[in-house]
Amino acid sequence: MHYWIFKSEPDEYGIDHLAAENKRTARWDGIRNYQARNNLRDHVRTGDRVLFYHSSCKHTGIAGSMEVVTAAYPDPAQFDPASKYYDPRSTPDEPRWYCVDVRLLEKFPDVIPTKVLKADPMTAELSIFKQGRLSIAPLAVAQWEAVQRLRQATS
DNA sequence: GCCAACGTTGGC
DNA sequence: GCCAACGTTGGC
Repeated sequence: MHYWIFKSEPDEYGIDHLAAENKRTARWDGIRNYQARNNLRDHVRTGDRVLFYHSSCKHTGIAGSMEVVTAAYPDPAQFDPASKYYDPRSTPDEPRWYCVDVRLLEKFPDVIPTKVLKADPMTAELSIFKQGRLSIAPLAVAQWEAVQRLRQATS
């Protein structure tokens, strides 16, 4: 099993949106960054655990955890001209962008703030802090465990 | 809303 | 294939 951190802007799609979905499951789509795409397509597997990070909002930080419930498959939005994620250069034969389905495991009692994450030596090394645009990033087991500790500390 | 960082594009 | 310009992201 692998661990990941996925970023989303909660004004667009936050943990409460996922919590409200049927079976608390939804498609994680709209990934339009090549490195994130490579992670998703080549390395994210069913059963992997994921932290849900809220970015670009008032209270940035880790809002909860999720489980990956499908293998990567072509993101349908890339073929839909009405979608903001439409990519005219992508074809069904050679899809450029991928997505997975995720299920909410737990919404944390409180979002673990970015400030707290950066203050902890383990989570300060999170790749999202070093590489701003990486919306799908790997997580070390020790980082996952550190977040579980911080989750206790802030609740 | 500002600004720094960085990924992507496009001309050469 | 380089690199400058541009656009977007994201924390503050």
